[in-house]
Amino acid sequence: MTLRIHDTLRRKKVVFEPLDPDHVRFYVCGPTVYDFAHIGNARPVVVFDVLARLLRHLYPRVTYVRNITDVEDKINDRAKQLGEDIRSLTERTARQFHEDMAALGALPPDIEPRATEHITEMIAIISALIANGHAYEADGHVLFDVPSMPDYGRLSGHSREELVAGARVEVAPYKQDPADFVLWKPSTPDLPGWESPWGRGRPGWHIECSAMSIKYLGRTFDIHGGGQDLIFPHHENEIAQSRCAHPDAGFAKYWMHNGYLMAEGEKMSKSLGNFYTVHELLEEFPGRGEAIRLVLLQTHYRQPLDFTKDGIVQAKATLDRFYLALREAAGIAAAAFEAPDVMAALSDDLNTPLAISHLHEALGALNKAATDKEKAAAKGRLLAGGALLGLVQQDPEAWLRGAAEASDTGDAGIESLIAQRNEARKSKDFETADRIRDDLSKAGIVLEDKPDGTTVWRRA
RNA sequence: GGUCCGGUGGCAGAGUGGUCAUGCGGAGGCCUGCAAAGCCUUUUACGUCGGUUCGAUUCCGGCCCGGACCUCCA
Repeated sequence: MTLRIHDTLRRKKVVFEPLDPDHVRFYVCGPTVYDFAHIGNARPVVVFDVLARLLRHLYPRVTYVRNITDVEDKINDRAKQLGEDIRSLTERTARQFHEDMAALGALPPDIEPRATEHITEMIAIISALIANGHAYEADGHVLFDVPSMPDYGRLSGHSREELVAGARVEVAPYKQDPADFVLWKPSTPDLPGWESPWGRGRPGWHIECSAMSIKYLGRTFDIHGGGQDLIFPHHENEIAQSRCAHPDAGFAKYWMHNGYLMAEGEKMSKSLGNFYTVHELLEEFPGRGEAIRLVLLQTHYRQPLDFTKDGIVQAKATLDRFYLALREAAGIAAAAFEAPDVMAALSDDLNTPLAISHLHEALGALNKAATDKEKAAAKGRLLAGGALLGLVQQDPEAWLRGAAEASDTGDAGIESLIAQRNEARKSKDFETADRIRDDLSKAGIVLEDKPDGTTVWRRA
């Protein structure tokens, strides 16, 4: 099946042709670990998780690298503010990130390198840039010489002149050109630093991704992804550094970027207080990470997405329908199925909303299936399509029962009340039966009487 | 100022030059002791003004509205 992806560099959908059809390599910019991941950090993780799943179906071998940036001035500032050791802050934040992303059903990348473990590689690239005449040392800093690269700005579509003209930030006096950016900067004794040919210092923002992508994927690899906000300056500068250090190589062949996120109809911002972290959403919706994942995949990855809590509630209800049908079919073995419809949707630039509509079609087929054979086929179709999206793979009973909340009586208490109610139903005491059901309903428990006299339940 | 993206039915959200998105919600029905779930039927769209065309929501242009980026926010 032909995979088409939108390439930021060419600004259109193109056919994906791997450099090596036996081994696809891609890199996604990971988090800078100084704070909880917010929902905007989660979008690229979930989107590129789907890409990884798809690529693994299409190609024999895939290497997916996502870094952790654990040296950065925001980390230093946060550590100082908290009075916490830098290492402790980055470790703690990275661990939390892993937990949160796992809750969203994102599989870990194949390699997750850390910036602080690749200082040597960064220094090597910077040295090569100086040797090539693309970087210079000034006032303890090493800067990339932007005018030395004629096609700088291709990815973002900004010319150097535009960037200089639009600059909002004061230009540091040691820069030869206002567009030049820092590769290496000096560190004071209280800040993290490493010995280098230019004295004790620390890396600039962009160099770590160049160093780590090249180390694990080679000087030329297939796909580089990230959020749209990284196009400039981060990815633009990554390209500049990487290609000028290795003029013979191409760096990333395709660039993919996910769209922005809003929250509750407004631009996410800390001042508006609508900056949802994944952690707090999981606290409010315990065990419902998959609903958050569904919200993120219900909108095409390049479209702007307005993230709302109501959206999570809706997505949870949608997943209930899927798991309700799967619970009904629990005794039926799923037939092997390849989900060509979901595959086709995803192969067209990750059209996850269309793919999800095919999941709904499979759900309809499962609900309408009259025979076990039809049920097995529909269930197989649903699960196979869901696997590509990382959806509907949980145990239906576990999902539907959810996590017990403080307000309810717990699973055993619920079972006991249901038994009481069924006794009442048998003796036609519907008043008592309905009272028990109403009480449970108020506690968020929904009952469903089956034709054979049994009753199943779920947490709303 | 420059560059770029988007505006689809009550809501969410795909897609297409001329029969259907899909889901939620609403209405009616079947089923049920009543519900719940499921099934069936049904309801309403393509910002605006022009152009191209036999025909445009889909292509082109203007305008309006919203958003993003222009040196370190995914």
